[in-house]
Amino acid sequence: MPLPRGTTGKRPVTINDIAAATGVAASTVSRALNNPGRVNAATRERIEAAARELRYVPSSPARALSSGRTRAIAVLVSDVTNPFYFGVIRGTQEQLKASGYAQLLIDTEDTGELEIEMLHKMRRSLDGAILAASRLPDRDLAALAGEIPLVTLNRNVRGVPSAIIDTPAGIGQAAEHLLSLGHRDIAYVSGPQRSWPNEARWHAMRAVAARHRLTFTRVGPFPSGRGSGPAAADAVLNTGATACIVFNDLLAIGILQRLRERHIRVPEDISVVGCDDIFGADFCHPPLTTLTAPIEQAGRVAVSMLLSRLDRTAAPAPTTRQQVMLPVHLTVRGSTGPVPARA
Amino acid sequence: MPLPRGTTGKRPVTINDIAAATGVAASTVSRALNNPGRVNAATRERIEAAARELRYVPSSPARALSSGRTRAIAVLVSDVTNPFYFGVIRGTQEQLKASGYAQLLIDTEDTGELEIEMLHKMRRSLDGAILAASRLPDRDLAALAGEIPLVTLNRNVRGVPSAIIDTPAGIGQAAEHLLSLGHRDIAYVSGPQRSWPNEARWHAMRAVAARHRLTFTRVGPFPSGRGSGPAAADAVLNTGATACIVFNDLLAIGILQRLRERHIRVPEDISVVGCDDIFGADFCHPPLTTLTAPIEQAGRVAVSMLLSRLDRTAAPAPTTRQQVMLPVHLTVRGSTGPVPARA
DNA sequence: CTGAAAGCGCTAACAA
DNA sequence: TTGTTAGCGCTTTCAG
Repeated sequence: MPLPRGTTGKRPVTINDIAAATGVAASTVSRALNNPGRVNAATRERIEAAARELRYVPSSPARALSSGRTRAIAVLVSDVTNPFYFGVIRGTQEQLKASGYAQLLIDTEDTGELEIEMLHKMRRSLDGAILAASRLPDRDLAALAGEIPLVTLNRNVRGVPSAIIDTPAGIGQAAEHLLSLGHRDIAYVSGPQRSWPNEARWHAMRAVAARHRLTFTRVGPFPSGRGSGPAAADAVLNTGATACIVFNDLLAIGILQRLRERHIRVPEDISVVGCDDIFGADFCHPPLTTLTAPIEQAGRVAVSMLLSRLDRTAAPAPTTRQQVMLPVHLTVRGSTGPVPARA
Repeated sequence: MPLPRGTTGKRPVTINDIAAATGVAASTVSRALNNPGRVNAATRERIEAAARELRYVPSSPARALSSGRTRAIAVLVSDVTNPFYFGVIRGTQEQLKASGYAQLLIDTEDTGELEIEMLHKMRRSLDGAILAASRLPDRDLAALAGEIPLVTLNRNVRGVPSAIIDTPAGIGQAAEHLLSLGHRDIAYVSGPQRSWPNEARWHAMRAVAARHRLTFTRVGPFPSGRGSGPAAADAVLNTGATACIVFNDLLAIGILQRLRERHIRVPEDISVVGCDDIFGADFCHPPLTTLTAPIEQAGRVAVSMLLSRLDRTAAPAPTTRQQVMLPVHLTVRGSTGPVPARA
């Protein structure tokens, strides 16, 4: 026999208790509570009353075991301390709670293996997962999507629905902004090599450059994080660029710090543009010009896409879009200014 | 009969499959996988081999149902977007993963009701919970602790184990620092009214004041968040204080921004000290002098305390301490300086 | 509309 | 050391 009950010794209330109390069968209780329509209104009310009275709370493991659905979904982030994910987490959290799902937070620590392993192991106890910034190769990701319903964030893989923040389009705006300030030598500070958004952003930069018959340079890759700031800043200065667009704000803030140390003035000597508009971008020094991304919304959208897939019990309805693009906009603050006069 | 299986149609592997494959009973498989000691080495190896071969993954709902333990613990924070919790979450996440537990993140949105309700509902599907910054009255909290194993963070309630960051002790250091710079009129900027740490911090301030035969003033309460910065800053200025110690960094950063708008120089005109040393405290302008709290460590410690309580199957061993105090230290940055010369 | 009954996958006595 | 046997609490046929 299983464990003796918790410290208080009170055996938890089950549907059987309710059944006994109301004189119906347990199955009727189950129905009354789940498919209120398919039960006599009078008995249903008696059952509901008893449930309230006894402070009944359904056991999710039991439910999960017999129904196969756990009402839990995992949110995988590569680094919980990266402020970008705060927004994501808040968005998913909000939307999941509203739909009665539990959120399992998983930090993959930037390693693809952990990601696969975790998901594989938890596959049974999850209804689905949201991958925010996966480091997985496309084929692994596609394979995983066969095992468990998946939605990716900022990652575009064939066959896997995704919510994408359209930062690449924003890169265009950012570059035009810099060009309008007279900058011609613009560098892109690259984030982690295998990051999908990173490639997309650089690609967008090149497109702008081509359109203007210019050549933008690229430095990096750098791990995303303030710690890479010094190396990145030095690399940018070395190119002679008068402005740079940085993979993300975290790295940009690190760069700002380093430039300060080296007594390079921003924006007088060099302009800096970040991406994402994370917590801190508005109060660093100088406040960062950046691409404001609808991060929370992205989290919410990802959840909606996932849940709609789950609810659609059988119909492979082509109704839901496989990709949702979220627009960004440029927020100009203090880190960008006119190109310095030629030396 | 339950749902037909997932899209792939493959029925998941169970211990029965392993039992069949190896010619032993299911219970033996269970034992081999859980209490490796209590099974013949040879058969155990055959079983393990088969499990690997078949890519067996245990079903946590089933486990939970029969054993009563879910290996999931909830972490409740009052606001996922508050950077203070990033650290906490990272700490708990790390320690939980290491122990094979899943972390359920719950945002209580600062409302005590949601807190109770959530915990009460999930009680069955959790092995325990960590309450970071609970808004619950002591008695509710104590009652809840009877329903489910609890550990609080920064909250001291009789009978409930807790990890406490000793910011109050740090307040002493901060105040001495300001006094040594010549400040005599120091204000405390109060955080949310019903916050336990807030009261503790103000209490510590008063103790210092008494020791020096001074009177410190208090302004507020203000909701913790940068949004309260303007009101708080104005209130401080209104007191004529030359320095202030602020409930937390978030609020302090908001104050810094407002002072800047009003062209009050920091630290020339007024000194500001924060608490916690969150993300951003080092790169805001000016960088914030603050009490550096071991936030991640607090998360880890809270988890250890909880898990050690859970493991101790029956023994009410008085070994584990009911309270762990974590020391903080003062980090002096650019927001504090000598008292301005008298006007 | 309701009851009886079979199981979901696993653990934990109890025997053997 | 291993097998047998009950369930854990719930959902879901299948009869009535």
